[in-house]
Amino acid sequence: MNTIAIFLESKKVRPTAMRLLVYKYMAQSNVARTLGDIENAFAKADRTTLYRTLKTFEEKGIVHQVDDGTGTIKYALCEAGCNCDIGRDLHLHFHCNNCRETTCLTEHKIPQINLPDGYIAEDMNMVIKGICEHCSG
Amino acid sequence: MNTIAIFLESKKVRPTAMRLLVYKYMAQSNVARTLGDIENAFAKADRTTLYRTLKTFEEKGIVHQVDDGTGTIKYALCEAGCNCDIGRDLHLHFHCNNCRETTCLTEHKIPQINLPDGYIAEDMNMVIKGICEHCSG
DNA sequence: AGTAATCGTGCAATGGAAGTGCATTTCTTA
DNA sequence: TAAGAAATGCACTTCCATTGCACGATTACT
Repeated sequence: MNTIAIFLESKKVRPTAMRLLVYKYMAQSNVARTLGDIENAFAKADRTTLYRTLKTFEEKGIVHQVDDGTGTIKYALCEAGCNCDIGRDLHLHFHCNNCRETTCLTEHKIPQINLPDGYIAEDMNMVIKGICEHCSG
Repeated sequence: MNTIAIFLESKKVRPTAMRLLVYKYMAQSNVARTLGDIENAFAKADRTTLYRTLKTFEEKGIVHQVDDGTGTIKYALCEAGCNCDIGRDLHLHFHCNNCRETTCLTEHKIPQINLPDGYIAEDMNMVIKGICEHCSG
């Protein structure tokens, strides 16, 4: 039993072959991935399985959704100290207008905002678009 | 010729009947609207026409898109001092988890962020989700 | 005024992605 | 090993954005 399997079990997710592969793929990507990306990476697997795998991972705090404004949902692994499982990890996301990849800037938290009276914040999302470090070089 | 028509012309948009109606509808809404909303408001008009009307308005800096994370694009009128036409009006958007409406908080600008080396910001989007002033009352 | 060219509108159809229902296979556990 | 639960695969459906094409309206030009 490898490290990933142990990790998945610690998150109460049964480490099936498919799930191990998906997790490994996500870990190798340093950018957020769409369902389509993953589908292409595993041509043999069914889209629904991958879809539900991601849903499961999301519920168990293994990945979080990234909405970068492109219209398609992306997923990225949660980091060690990430609070996604309680729906409150407010780090930034960066979307590159050149390579179209989206990266988590985990060390950059969303700044505090003072809302007008009567508004109660429960969650927030912030995406910066521009040129990433690879494309600006 | 009414005020709206004059305004549209100043933006180099021909003030057709349809466009006047759409503009009026948007002006009466104090929240961002989806294409579907507008379609329902004008049952007689074709979806495509409304779609292209909004695209035109957007190009000419009359409305801006709002991506509030619900998955469907919304539109809101640009304000007088809004810099949407140059793609750089960085105000906040607030999405109410109760009434599901999205509001522009035009007076609240997105705070400055210091990105890591190599990253160049060109645009950004920030959405706060929670309870709006009407629903929290 | 008349004609060409441009713009706006409506209809039909496409396409991408999310999501669901159900049957089948695989795994766990008693 | 048998029963039940979980995971997987297949076939659909739905929703929304978007496009191609044809027709009608408006403008520009002579």
